[in-house]
Amino acid sequence: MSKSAISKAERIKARRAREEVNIFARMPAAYAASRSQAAKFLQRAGGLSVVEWRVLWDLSEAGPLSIREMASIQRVDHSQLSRALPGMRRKGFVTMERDEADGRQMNVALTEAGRAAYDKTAPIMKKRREGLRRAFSAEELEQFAGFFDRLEEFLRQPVEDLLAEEKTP
Amino acid sequence: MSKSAISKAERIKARRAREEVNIFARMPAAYAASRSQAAKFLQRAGGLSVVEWRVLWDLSEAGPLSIREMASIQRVDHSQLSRALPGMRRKGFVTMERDEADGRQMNVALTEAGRAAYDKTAPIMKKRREGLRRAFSAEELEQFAGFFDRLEEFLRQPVEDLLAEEKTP
DNA sequence: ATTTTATACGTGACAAGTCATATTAATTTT
DNA sequence: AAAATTAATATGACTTGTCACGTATAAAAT
Repeated sequence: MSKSAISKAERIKARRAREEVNIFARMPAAYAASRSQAAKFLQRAGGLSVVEWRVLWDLSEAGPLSIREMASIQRVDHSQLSRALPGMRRKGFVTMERDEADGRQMNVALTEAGRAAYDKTAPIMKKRREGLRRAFSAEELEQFAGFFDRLEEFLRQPVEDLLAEEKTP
Repeated sequence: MSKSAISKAERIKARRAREEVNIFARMPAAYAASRSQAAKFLQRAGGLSVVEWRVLWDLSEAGPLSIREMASIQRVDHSQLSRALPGMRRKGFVTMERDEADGRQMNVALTEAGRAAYDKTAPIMKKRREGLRRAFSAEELEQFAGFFDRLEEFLRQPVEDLLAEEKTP
């Protein structure tokens, strides 16, 4: 009954196959799945949000930090932290104080409750990373990270430059 | 004047270095950069949103599709398309009709205006993919995609299973 | 034939990310 | 010292993504 020589199912399959090797198309899905898995682990571990977990982890590993410093470590926009931190202070996880030497900066530090939340969550999240290391060898993870480095470098190139470049000969 | 043996700058550097090889931590940043670059290309090309572009591309390559089929190709939740499509219909890019054979499905098809928007945007987005192919060889892209396959497989594992597994011996 | 179950879509509520802009404080120029 | 620039944070507006749940239709089981 199909009007076209190629069936709809085949067209979909072909389209899906092409998208499979399109890195740009793969990233949103992989990222979404990762975030979703992280949320599930965090739910198990006590109910922190992803942003909260990252903050506690950074503060716990690197000591008191300013918002900018955390944003740089996490490679996210500072606004995300600006928004999340007041809630974390309300929950008693962190203290925020204006820096004495530089009145623009906020010093964000872990409280005892914050440390406790970290200690409760960390072993579960460690299991997650261990799981990943069963799925990928150390060399592969390094290679994967290297791909991300190069991808980010490409993504940072100004759009004009990319549009101007000649087609590869 | 520092109270600790290790300076704050060094602590931050160490923390950053650890996060650099943490795939989970790299993904949000890489994805955000990719989305941002895509948005810039699309801005140049006429102002489509990322979701709109993906819809036009799919319809143009695979013909009329249901919402579910598009969601499957794009690996996104159907709700995203459910929400975006009425706007695209309003703009005249697509038509949406309930399927005659199966009253649950919507048939989404490209209009002439939709085809025109696609034709205008596609060459610019092609340049983007060409740029990526200058940054990565075909083999590398394949390997990169393969890593995504395995990562997604890992991310799909039930959380219970991962928490139950023994530490690698 | 009826009842149960599965599927497709729509929608509300939310998380996580962006960018642009305002505000205040620090630093550099003049 | 005053003016201009730069930097850190806060906040509004927006996009992309989720999940959960309701509704209607279709398919399967009894």
